[in-house]
Amino acid sequence: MAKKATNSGETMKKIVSLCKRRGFIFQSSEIYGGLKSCYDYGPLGIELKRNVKEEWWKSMVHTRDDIVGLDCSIIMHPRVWEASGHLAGFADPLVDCKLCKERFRADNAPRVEPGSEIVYREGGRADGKKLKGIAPQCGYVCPNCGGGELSDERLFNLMFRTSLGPVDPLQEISNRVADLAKLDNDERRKALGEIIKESAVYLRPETAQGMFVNFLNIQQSSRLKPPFGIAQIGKSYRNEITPGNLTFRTCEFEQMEMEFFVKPGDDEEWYKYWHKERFNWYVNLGMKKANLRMRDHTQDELAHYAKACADVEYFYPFETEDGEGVWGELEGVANRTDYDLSKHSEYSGKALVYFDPETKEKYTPYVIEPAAGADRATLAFLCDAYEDETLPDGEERTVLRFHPRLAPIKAAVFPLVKKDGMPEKSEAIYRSLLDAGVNAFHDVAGAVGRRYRRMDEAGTPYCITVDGQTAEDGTVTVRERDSMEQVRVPADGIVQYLQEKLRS
RNA sequence: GCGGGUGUAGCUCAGUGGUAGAGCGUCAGCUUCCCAAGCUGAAAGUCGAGGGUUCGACCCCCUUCACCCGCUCCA
Repeated sequence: MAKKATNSGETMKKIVSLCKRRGFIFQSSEIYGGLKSCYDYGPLGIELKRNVKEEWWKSMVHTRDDIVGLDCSIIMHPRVWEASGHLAGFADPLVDCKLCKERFRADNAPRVEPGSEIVYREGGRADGKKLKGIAPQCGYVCPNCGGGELSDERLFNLMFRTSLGPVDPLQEISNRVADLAKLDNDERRKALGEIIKESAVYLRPETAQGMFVNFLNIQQSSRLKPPFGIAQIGKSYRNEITPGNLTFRTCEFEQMEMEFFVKPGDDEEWYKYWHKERFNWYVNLGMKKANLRMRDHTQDELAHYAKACADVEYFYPFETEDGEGVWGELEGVANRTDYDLSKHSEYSGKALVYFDPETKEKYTPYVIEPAAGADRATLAFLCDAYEDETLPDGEERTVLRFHPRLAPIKAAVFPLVKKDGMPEKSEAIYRSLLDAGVNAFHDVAGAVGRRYRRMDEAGTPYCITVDGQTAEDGTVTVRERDSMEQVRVPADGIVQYLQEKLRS
């Protein structure tokens, strides 16, 4: 990797501090001490995120004739999650090793005969002394150190559960608490499960299932035939075991997913297509190629439904032990085969198939899915844009070099000084930009240098300044963020000038 | 959830068992014809939260919350 003058953690701390200072990202409910894994986007953050989503939608839906949009409900029929496998797969019993503190999945642990002799490593170290012990009753040992001193199995429901309907299931539990008390543990758990299940619904852990269950609705109403896609942007929810790194892993997050339905046999070609397409999307929005890579999943990494999967990864400046930063996922491109449509056909009894009238063939389409994280992309664009720059004169400035289309504020307008009618003129230019739909900012306070630097920290690509010459020949200066150079442009052509810049 | 670290002004950080500090930033005024300039003034803090010890706690003890690192999971 490229050598870094400062270590990654320091950079990340500066970014977090700038996010707070300038209004990109705040911790949720901060005045109450914050809430784990929850963040709010401030005035600049929401503009950036909206632009990211807008660019995605443009590239996926508005510039193509083979993909249409969808916005489906976050709460869906619970059978959806039975069919998708989330209801079972999201409830893995986890166990902690009391010796080496390893946490592991009970169903993946090495099996042993209860009561038999086992050998384990002292303290969980590979070079630890070999010790002998007795296998525990649960029938498995710690996969790390081989020890048998384990915590109870604990169930982690990784989907957020709530109840649909006005009556709280706690009422029913409360009514039956005397009966429940008479049951043994397993029976009680089962009985409680039944009560909860009556009204249980889940916040979706991915938007994808909405596209699958609406496959027929959309295919028929839009008169599309494979290959075609359905795109959706929306919130999803997962009880992540370890959230962290600002908005990188949160329990509430926004996805930008597209399910592309193709004829079986064409799937590998389309997989390659989207592979390339999605990588280039980030590059075209100015992300540095050196900080991006495609990583194919190894065979054992693949989800049960996927035939192939590759991640678009970004080199985030998160704090790490070596201070270098770390590759983290931005987006996954997966070949989900016909798994999802088949499952929903099976569970719903509705045939989710496509009949090709020309060839008289009926088939269940394969699905290629580029699934991106809107918050992750936003964070990556933010990290990628961040720079502490030392200028030729030795001064330092902090600048966010956003692609102009992603920049929260497109242009700032200043009077050079607060007199001679300059503020009135700059105000007029500012209004004309707003009228033209260009998100602009007007600032008259303090010295102009300070205003330029403030806009550098906000990532504003252009600053327009009204000066003494404006009154003489009607021109203003346009100062470019990255080069800090200025050109003179006629004030009445400024809207068009910027619009052209923003289109490129 | 477990182990390690952290928490004082918007940001970065000092601080002492005896009534809370600095720099930067912010705001107002003056000045200023191009890159965080200068002068004057101002606002701003539940010292993460709750309890305990103490005559007295930001400081000592306990609990808790949040963040960062490691283990595990994922977009």
